Amino acid sequence: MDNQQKLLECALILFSQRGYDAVGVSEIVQCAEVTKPSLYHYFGSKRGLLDALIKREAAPILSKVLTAAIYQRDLVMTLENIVRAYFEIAQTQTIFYRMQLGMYFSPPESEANQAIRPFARQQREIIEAVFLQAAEDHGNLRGRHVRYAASLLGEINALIGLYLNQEIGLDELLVFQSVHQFMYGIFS
Amino acid sequence: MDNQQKLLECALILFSQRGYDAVGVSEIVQCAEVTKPSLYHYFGSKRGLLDALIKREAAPILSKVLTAAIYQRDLVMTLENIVRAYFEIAQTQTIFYRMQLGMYFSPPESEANQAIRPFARQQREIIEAVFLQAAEDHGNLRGRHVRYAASLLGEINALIGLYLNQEIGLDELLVFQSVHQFMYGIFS
DNA sequence: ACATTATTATACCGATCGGTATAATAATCG
DNA sequence: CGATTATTATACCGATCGGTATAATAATGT
Repeated sequence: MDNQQKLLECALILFSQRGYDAVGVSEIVQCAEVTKPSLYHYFGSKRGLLDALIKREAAPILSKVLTAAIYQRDLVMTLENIVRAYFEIAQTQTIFYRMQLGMYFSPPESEANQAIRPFARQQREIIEAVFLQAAEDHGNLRGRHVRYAASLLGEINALIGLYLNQEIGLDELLVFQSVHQFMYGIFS
Repeated sequence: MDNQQKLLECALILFSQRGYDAVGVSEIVQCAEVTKPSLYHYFGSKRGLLDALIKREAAPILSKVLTAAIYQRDLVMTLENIVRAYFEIAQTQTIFYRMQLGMYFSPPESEANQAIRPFARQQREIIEAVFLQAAEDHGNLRGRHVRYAASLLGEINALIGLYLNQEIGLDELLVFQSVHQFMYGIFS
């Protein structure tokens, strides 16, 4: 593994453990067994390192969510695909998911939040698009896509939060249960 | 306003704006127009200041939620009371709610998360107790109180998140809608 | 009025912060 | 080979980090 990847890997672990602000550059280079000038040669700044990390990790996530969120006139199935995709992402990219969650809820003026915001916005837009398309089939959904997208993501992240605290597992039954619970409120 | 309260007020604003780690002690005392020894006289440490702040702000919140979460064999009404209480809290203690939310999703090894965890646990236990009591009336809820409490809080925080980003308002209609949506999934 | 306590001002601590200038080394290419 | 480029090591920058020792002042109780 080359130094560039080692730096990204160490940054990922440290940021997810203690947060972007609390981790110093010296600590990162020490973990990666490189020197500071190397880090600044590759990434330009601490923030540049964070951006590169997000770019690397976010790409496969967006790809998976995008695939899962293809709406084919079956909202239940689509939502199940989305929830399943998120569960898989949380299980395969656990560390990054924890980091991303923390940065999303960081204060809006913090560097961490500013760095993660474009990624979060893309996720939201994907989910919102599903509800917008579904509203063409189900008129009573109209005008609520923002709320529903936020609500679904809130539900997903609440469950993943429990998973991260090792209180539950993320299995197919839970995919069904959570979507089922979500749907009934929408149509009534 | 005495210096102690001024320090707490400044810490609240600064922490909620940029996060606990990113704000320095010097910045806080400068905002409060006091000196560092005063801060350390009152609170002992930066962490002590944070703990005092949480203690001060959390007390009325827990009191309100506790009152709202009194279960009287009507789950819909109780959940509406809880959601309404949270909406009111988010509107009257907006800054603290934002801060608390950020700290809750901070990494588990960060100081901020460790400071907020007891408060978050108390909230969870209050909600879980409601579902535990309700399970005596509705047998099909049994054994799912942890998941339902997390799910409801996830829903509430998703909506408050939208409110904090000025995308929606928190009104009585939304109280009804979100609880209604939540309930249907539970009973089916 | 006096002793005691609570509070604050001045000045400072070592450590760490993010970041860089200089130059030596490794790798690549004609 | 020699020349060029990419990468790294050494050493350092000013600024800020959380925290404190000392002592002067303000408030308080008797």
